[in-house]
Amino acid sequence: MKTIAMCFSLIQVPRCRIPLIANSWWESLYKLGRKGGGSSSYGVLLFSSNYEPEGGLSRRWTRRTINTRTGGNNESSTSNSSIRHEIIPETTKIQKSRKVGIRSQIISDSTSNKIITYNVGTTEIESDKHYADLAKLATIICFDIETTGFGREKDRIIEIACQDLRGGENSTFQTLVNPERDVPNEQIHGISTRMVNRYDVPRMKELIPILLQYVKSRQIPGGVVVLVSHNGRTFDVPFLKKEFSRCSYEIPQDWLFADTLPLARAVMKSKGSKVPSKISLQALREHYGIPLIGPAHRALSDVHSLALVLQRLTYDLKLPVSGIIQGSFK
DNA sequence: TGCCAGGCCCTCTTTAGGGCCTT
Repeated sequence: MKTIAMCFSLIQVPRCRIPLIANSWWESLYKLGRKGGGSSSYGVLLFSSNYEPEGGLSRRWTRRTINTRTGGNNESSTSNSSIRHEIIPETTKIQKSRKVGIRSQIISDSTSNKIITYNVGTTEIESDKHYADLAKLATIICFDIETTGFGREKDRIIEIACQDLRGGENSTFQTLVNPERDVPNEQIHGISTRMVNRYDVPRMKELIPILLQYVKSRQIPGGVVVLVSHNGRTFDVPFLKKEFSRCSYEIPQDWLFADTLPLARAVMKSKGSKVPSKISLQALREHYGIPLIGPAHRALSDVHSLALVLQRLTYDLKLPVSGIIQGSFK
């Protein structure tokens, strides 16, 4: 029934697209992991649900089937399944510092003797096991929004894109949004008033149920969803929350948010760069040599870049999924 | 008349200013 509902909704909203990215993203990671032949490769830590934070890791491969149907993970069909490969590094060791009220993580890399401290927010510290358990069932989704401006009160979302980093069929979601007002900043993203003020472009209140359905379809039952964005703490997330509130919806309790901006600061600091240095998404993309796919400042294009930037950042920081969750916020 | 986004981080340091990031 869920699948039917989802398809129906998407038919009603023709600007919504769920393109097929297949497993190209995962496959590239897999190749990198094999090419390196060493103890780690970027992205490996990020997706190692079997990662053991206290070290003592044995190198191993796991092979699992992932149901990638848009209709949800609860369904038994595996007709559109894909194979996922994971490799667990041996030489990375995570240590944690504990200060009341300060969430921080000291990450040491035994191969380079680098020590990086990653501080994010002030909240209650949970146990390592708690985060490790959450990581096992976590879904990481990169997302980006385009808006009519910076003001969450007066401006509106005009485009939203998401990408589930597990990849597979229906892993991405992108749509224009009808703001029911003029778009004054077309020069930034190329989205004009005429493009979005159309009857066949969904308004936010029509889109939210579809967005919720998309996220649910990617979510592992019982697991959390971590929505990652660049500068999300002060822009994307408050904007999204405001739009949900305006449409009388609430952000689901099992949604967490993570911001790549503090990760980028931590990486730059660890490399001796003066902080603040250039840590915009574009600067990070150029720093890591990531080619631009599609026009800049369009949501899906930026999400593709963000997904790759996130891989590099987590590799540089030796940050596993549990670390991302630890640095997340609600 | 002045403001018009807001949070984080750094510095010439600590209560303020400036720069960065997001569209």
